[in-house]
Amino acid sequence: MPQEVCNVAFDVSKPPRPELGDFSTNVAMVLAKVARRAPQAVAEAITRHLARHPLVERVEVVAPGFINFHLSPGWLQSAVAECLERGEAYGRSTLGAGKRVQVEFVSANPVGPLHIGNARGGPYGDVLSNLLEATGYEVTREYYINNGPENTQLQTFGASLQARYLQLLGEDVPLPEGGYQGEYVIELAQEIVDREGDRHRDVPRDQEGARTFFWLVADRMVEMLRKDCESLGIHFDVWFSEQSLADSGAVDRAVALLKERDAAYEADGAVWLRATQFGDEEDRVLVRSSGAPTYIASDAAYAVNKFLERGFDHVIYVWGPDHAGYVPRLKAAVAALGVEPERAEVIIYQTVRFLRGGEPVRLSKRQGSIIPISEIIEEVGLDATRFFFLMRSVDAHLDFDLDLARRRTEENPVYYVQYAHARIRSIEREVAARGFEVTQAPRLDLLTDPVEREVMRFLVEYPELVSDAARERAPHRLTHFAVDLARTFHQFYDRCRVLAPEEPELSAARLALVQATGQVLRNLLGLLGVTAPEQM
RNA sequence: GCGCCCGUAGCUCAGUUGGAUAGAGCAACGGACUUCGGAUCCGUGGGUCGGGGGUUCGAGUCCCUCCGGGCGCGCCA
Repeated sequence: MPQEVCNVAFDVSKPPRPELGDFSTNVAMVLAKVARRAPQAVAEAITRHLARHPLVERVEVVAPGFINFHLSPGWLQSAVAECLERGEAYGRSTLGAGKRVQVEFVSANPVGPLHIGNARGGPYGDVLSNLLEATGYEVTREYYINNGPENTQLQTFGASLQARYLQLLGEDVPLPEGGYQGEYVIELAQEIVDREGDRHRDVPRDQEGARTFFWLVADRMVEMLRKDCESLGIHFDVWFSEQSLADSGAVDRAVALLKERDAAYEADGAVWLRATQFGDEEDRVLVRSSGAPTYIASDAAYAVNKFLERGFDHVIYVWGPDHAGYVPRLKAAVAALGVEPERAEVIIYQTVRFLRGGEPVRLSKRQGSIIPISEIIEEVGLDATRFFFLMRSVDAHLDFDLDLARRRTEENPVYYVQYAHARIRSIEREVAARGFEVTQAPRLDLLTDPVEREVMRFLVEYPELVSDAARERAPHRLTHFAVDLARTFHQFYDRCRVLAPEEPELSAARLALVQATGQVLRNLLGLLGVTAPEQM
């Protein structure tokens, strides 16, 4: 929580150890420089002038100059009450003030199923969207279908499909150089044979022909990707076709607009974007001398669509690491259109490394050694798959150990968290079974055990976690918080008997704490798109 | 060669934007229920935060430099 006083930045944070209080500030140490006095003396002076607040039990100055606040138990107790009162809404906020944000993610080329190499952006983009919605933004989840006329991967894929098709018709045709070897290409070719027989036998085996073949299965490819995304628990609001930008003339209009703004010029028979004027290293070709637009021209047209036509306040692109070098170009294109470049935010996630038998598996779609995400989901379950993808910061590489993932019995953090929730449900069932009396207004002041206090701390912090994770674009903070909360709850369960007939008031108070914890776990798992099981 | 990301316990990773004694999970070893779920809990060992220099009250965090790994650098996407 950074603050500012006398032009000096200081912050308020949680001390590393409970005995140091509930909140701490370094303001005295920061001000010491300006005041030219010892930090400790400044801290003492500030402390003397602090107004008393009913929730602050006591204030301490600790070397080298921290001011630590110990809050009264009432503060923590109110969080339990608030959590129970707000239920599913606990943790949600209106910070986003209804601003419209578009999150474009996955957007894998429509040339095959979603696989472990390009799937990481899925859970990430989805949970980021959840976080933005939870903090009051209006979010559109969008998939950009890279089916544009110049996509060379489509050419290769189409040519591979054509070759498989002809092979099925009995012709001795080799796969093209670097062609797609995956089984699914043969299956797709078979579908064409089944549906339309040999009527495409004489399609010329050139670029045009490859494209023709791609379009025979284009809808099928999108359907395949949509199904894979749905099986990952991801639903897109919009599936946007790159080809539609070319068909509608939007690409030409975008190039014209850039020229009009003097952000593009002609040279060597091509049209260039003045990218260097907007922070890129060199100018970029928008339209080749052949007259064919490049990918950046489509992206400019798409940006016009996003910012100028649909009017999103903010747009987030979630890209794989191979696109890192493309960021300045996109930002330049956006700026060249007259849109504030900070409204276009690009998040690059790092690679996923596959381990089998402790050895990295090389992933190459072309060699057909892809591992479809559907296979992983089938083997380790949707919950574990999503949780696993979300445990690491997007900046960090992610290791996916196949052998570990295949073993259903293997300990997985997601089970640890889910078990905490199942345990809570079990306690609640026990309450019903025993006819335990539930008090309307539990005496929360009876929750004085340090571990009870710890659990309450988590409940208090949860709303701030959500807003922090949203602001930092850091879904992994949710998984870490979930594990930490689960651990603290298990400790509480171990040390504090919830249902103690001889102490009905304490039992009622602990039950309230249990219920509030269950609520936070459900809200947390809900944001992650992971189920909160009633029992396991 | 240039750009981006990474380097923290045996392994995989956090580290709240510069704070207090650097934390988890797995792995290893040793313990704990007559009652709410043992998929749990408690304890032990394990670190020159890749190396060096700098900035300051204070650096895993910021700057410089070197080393090591990943990715990218086309009128491809």
